[in-house]
Amino acid sequence: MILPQDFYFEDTITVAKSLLGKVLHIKTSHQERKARIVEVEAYLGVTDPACHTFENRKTNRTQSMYLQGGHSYVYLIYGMYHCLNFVTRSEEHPEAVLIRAVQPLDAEPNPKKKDIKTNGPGKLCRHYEITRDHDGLRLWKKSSALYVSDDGYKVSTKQIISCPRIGVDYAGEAAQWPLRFYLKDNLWFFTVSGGKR
DNA sequence: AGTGAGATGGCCT
DNA sequence: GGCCATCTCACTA
Repeated sequence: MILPQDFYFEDTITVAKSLLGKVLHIKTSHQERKARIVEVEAYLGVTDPACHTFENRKTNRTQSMYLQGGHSYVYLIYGMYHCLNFVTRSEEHPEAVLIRAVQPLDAEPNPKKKDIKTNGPGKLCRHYEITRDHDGLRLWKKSSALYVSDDGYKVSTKQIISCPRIGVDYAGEAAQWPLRFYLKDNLWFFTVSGGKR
């Protein structure tokens, strides 16, 4: 079942946790691919120094953050990588969930080998060729190039691990907020090049 | 094993 | 000019 738009209207931490185990559909010109979401981070908008919309900052890049919940937000980082986010809440609350890792559900590589390509926000976008073209899409519409469904996969709260977010040391105290969530024991994000997380 | 640097463009004072 | 919600490769040992 495709997730309805109001799924994304809840508070961002709730949405972030609820997204774990859901299925991301990526349509390319030739095929549709599926992947289970296994790692996310919450970005809490105007009061979160790590968030692009901190203090209501508005730029060309962040326009999609100010759309209603349920839209995609894709931005370029470090000049060469894209990151995929799902916008949450309402236009007045520009918050989002960063998709950090997914488990491919089609033609899978072996997670124990070194060919994992979807265990990082930049890597998964490169693997699925997600770019700025995928910014501002309506994730609750099956006609979109990106949409999200629930295939019945169950996740209990005990399986969800919380810890500080990655790569936001500049954000002072907010760098310690436990806004990163991932599925315990899932093999698909745990090996990252350069070491374990 | 762990560390460090480079790639590269948009956004920010 | 400096920093960044990243990743890879080339060192060290």
